[in-house]
Amino acid sequence: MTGPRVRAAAERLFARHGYAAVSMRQIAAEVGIGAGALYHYTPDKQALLRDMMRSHLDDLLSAWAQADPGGEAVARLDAFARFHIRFHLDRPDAVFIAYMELRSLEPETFAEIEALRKQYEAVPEAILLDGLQSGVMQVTDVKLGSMALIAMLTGVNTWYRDGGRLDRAAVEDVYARMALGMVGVQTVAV
Amino acid sequence: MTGPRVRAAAERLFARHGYAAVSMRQIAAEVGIGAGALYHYTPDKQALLRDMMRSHLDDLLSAWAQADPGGEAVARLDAFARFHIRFHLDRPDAVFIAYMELRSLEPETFAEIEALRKQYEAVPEAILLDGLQSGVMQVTDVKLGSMALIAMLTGVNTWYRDGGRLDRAAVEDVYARMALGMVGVQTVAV
DNA sequence: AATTAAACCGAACGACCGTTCAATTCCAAG
DNA sequence: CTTGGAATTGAACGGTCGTTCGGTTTAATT
Repeated sequence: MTGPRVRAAAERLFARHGYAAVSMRQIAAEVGIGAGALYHYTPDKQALLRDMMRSHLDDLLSAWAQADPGGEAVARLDAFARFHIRFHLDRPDAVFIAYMELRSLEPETFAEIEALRKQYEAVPEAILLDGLQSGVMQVTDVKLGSMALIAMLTGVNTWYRDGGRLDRAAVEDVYARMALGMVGVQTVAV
Repeated sequence: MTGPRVRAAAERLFARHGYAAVSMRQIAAEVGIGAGALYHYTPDKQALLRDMMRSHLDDLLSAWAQADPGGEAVARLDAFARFHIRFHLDRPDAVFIAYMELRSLEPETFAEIEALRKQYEAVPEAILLDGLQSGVMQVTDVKLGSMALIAMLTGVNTWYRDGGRLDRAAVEDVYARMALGMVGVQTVAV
């Protein structure tokens, strides 16, 4: 029971202040135990970061595997854009950490996490390649298109707040349309 | 002469390891002086961060003021996309810090930096609004379009490396085309 | 009620933190 | 050659860091 609370506290604090700026004593205080007791739940501070990054990316990949509708490229890109926004808005802390703390990882852990990230980047690449080959999309470069798409979608996390001018569904709509336009698919005005 | 070297070393180290993870002694070692001597060039560590953020955003705003071609919305958006990529690829460290270390700023400094960032976000907003009103662009939401555009363009910094598959000019071309497509402007295939 | 293993405390370790400051070195102006 | 101010050193300050560990509490099982 304490284990998950330790991980949750670490995630919240790492996201808020950064890995290097958070002390084990702060994490322990958040959980309500002494700093020494943390070491029943993690071998060290680095493992806390490693495990939360790994499980975040594992979750991401398996969630898409389940959400992927397959089929035609345009519909699939639409689904991907909406999935990406939804998944990322649901876990802003984990997303922030996965982006910002890559540099806090030791080399071999970094390589492992990087491989998972590349695996995810392959998802829009495959969709764009399909759309290009079937002639429904016009994109100059599949790799760059994928990177641009992911950056655009992940960017939602930097400004979206619940209770703002637009709700999640509206944001999904707007972004899905821009994502399609980006690769040359024109949609009807809304 | 030492002053600029201190700022340069701090910028490089902050970008590489993060503000919190870099010690004054590391900065001093990089410059080749003792840690105490740093305090002839900055009142404290926080001022190093504040000054580099402020001057980065000042540079960004005045560089665009000079690069802005004005005139018609489509050409102006094309110019903005190319300008943004070029400016950001030229100073990857400063860009990284400006994005990642907002949370390391004290509240009043944060507010000041945030205001400069908002000023820059107003640039694509104005272009999109013009394009929308003159009927050459179709974008569902000007604010979201601006955020998506900036996120997409800034994303280049996360993967671009000199000597890679595409040079800067080619990247500019691809991204300018995607930026226009995103807001409903179709361009000829390349 | 006795046993046991896990959970936890709290003090301690050596290392490093940002910052200060008296003392020293450096170097250009007179 | 002297002088004066800027540049720099290096030790020291009080604190905090991640981690360890002997001892104590807790709670479930026999």
